Amino acid sequence: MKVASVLIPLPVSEAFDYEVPEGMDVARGDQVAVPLGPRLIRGVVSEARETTGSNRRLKAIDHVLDDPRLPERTVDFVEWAARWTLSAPGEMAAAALKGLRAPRPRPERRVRRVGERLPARPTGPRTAVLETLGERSMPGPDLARAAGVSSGVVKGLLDEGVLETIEIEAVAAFDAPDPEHAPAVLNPDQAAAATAIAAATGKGGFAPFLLDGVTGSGKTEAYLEAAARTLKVDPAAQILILLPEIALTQDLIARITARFGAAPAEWHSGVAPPRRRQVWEAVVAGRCNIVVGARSALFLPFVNLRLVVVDEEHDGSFKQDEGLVYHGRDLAVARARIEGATVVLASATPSLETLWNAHQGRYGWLKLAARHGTAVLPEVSLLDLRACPPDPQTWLSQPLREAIGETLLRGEQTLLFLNRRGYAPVVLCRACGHRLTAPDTDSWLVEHRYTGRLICHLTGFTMARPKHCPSCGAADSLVSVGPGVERVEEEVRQLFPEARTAVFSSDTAPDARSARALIQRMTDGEIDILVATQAAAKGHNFPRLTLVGVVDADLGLRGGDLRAAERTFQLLTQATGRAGRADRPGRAVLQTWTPEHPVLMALAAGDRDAFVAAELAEREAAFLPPWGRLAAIILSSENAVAVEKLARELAGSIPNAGRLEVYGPADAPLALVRGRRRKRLLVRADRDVDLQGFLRAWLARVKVPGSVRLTVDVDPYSFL
DNA sequence: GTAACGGGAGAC
DNA sequence: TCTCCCGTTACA
Repeated sequence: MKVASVLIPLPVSEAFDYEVPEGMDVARGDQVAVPLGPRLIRGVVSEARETTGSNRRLKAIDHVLDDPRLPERTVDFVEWAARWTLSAPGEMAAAALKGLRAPRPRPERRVRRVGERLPARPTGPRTAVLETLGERSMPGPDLARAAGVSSGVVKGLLDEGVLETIEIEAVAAFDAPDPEHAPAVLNPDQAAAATAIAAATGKGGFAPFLLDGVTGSGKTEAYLEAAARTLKVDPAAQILILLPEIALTQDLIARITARFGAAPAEWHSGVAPPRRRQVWEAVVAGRCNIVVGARSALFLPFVNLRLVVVDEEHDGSFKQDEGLVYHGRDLAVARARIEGATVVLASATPSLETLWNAHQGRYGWLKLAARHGTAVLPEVSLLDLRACPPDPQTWLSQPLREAIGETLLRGEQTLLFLNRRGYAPVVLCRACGHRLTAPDTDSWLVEHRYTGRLICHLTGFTMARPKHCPSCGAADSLVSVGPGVERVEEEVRQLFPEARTAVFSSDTAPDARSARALIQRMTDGEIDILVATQAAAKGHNFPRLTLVGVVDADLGLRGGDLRAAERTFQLLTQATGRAGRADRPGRAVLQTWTPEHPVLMALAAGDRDAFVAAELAEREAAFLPPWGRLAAIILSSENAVAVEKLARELAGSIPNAGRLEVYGPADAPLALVRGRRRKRLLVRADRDVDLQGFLRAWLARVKVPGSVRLTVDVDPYSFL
């Protein structure tokens, strides 16, 4: 008897076996309809084999679906990713079938002539329509417009049978990119990087690279040139470029279109489902060479993937925290390994893990120096707030105020950086000390003055600012504590009433278009002082910007987060990198209460190597990544008792394993979200421990009740 | 995911 | 004792 293992889109830990009926031919990757309980569902064959002994009565595959077979290595990747992240293989497979959910785009309806037939009464408008149309076919409304008549004329001809409607299947055209279309002129560093990458894609086999260069050093041109050379050697090569955010795709698509004379395919959640289906089908048919997308594009069914680029590889947005929990950068490296492809991790501020891999020689290290004549790194100074504290209820110290004033006088721009949206991060009652939080949540309500509301940044809950304390009922007792960007702007307006100020955060620029508009105003010099969150920390060039003030450089250093120091360094490097991009020298002023912190000292010295060395030493002392590995188990439920019970059960049934510790259970940093109680256990293991194997053995020892959701996060990124 | 299952509470 | 509801469990 022939048996097939089928991955089904359910949270079950293994494939289900089905009998392959006589005369049916299935292979790994085939999409099949299989009975599950009383219904039929879509599955992917992971294995087909001949068996003799039947120890279990199996249902039979109903039929093989018409949709294309998933490429062998796509299935390899799906299975590997499921094992790595400890998620259900069938759910990973479902991620690779995302493009098939939508119907194909509707066929286009056009009209054309029926043979040589003429209208019974050839009026002027009717003749005009027939002459305009000729032998072609075109959409009816277009025809009426082109002929200068109303749509009624076309309809009349259709009714009479002189014209007929035909449907044309919309076959998405993915024009072949032309590597010679518009090559960029590269500097020696870029050329060397492109050559190294192209040599690897030409040779074949897994080859990882770190493309390391400050903003403005031309990383994009370098990897696009490598892509061009790859396509020159193999015109069927497929290239995947991953970006952390959808907002960045349009710019890159425009650049690729200009470079290759053909637009790449676009893949992310903002792309309409019918279009996604076209892209999916084109990718699996090998009709599409370049895909630009978000992390979910990793699951596309490539047939000849030669090059994967992860741009802004340090960006935390590559980590997916809900549903399937994975890090896009790590899976990109894995996909490249499985496909035998080259992977390029590009960043101006690479993650510590990636830098470490480059240091260890595991990744090729391609360094791009700043391009001639552009970026001049700003002079960075630490401003010790202990020596010059700001006045109460203000946030800018005297030296920073003076620096802003001088910059204004010179007609230059200032960027004040504070990674906190809204007006005040906390609202509390002076009478009873109560802190306002969102219902069923531990996170504080953030006051927003522009909208006049209190907002929970976690759940999106909003409410008007109450007159009375919701806890003790005291009137007018609520006070706003701490600064957000709106409050800093208020202070700036009071200090410099003549200056033109603006706030740049996800509130004032909620979408790509408004963000672009704000950036344009800044570029055009219509803004003197921009108060911004990290929304403005990347990828812009403001030629008149010469002062960057970091309002609270300590913000990222607190909180016991593993990557806090690293993130602060990256953020500050990017934010201070904004100053003095053109011919004017810039400077950056960092307000801090702890100027002796190694991260800030390294930043002030502009010394990334010093920072990396210091941070790696601290991590090594604690056996933390990249020296060790981490995994988090997060339990959540509306039933606090059930969470507590399972957490204790887990803590009591830790398998004996080598060099490894389990911390917790502790309240997850946000212990209460949307009414769900959250507990977390954290595993730290040495690099040589089989972390996934340990987790599997551990989780097999407990029974998770249906009321509790258990999420495993291998290599957790954020600790929230 | 969805349908069948089964335990508990109220109805007859 | 029956039935309805809802949470739980199995699905190959």
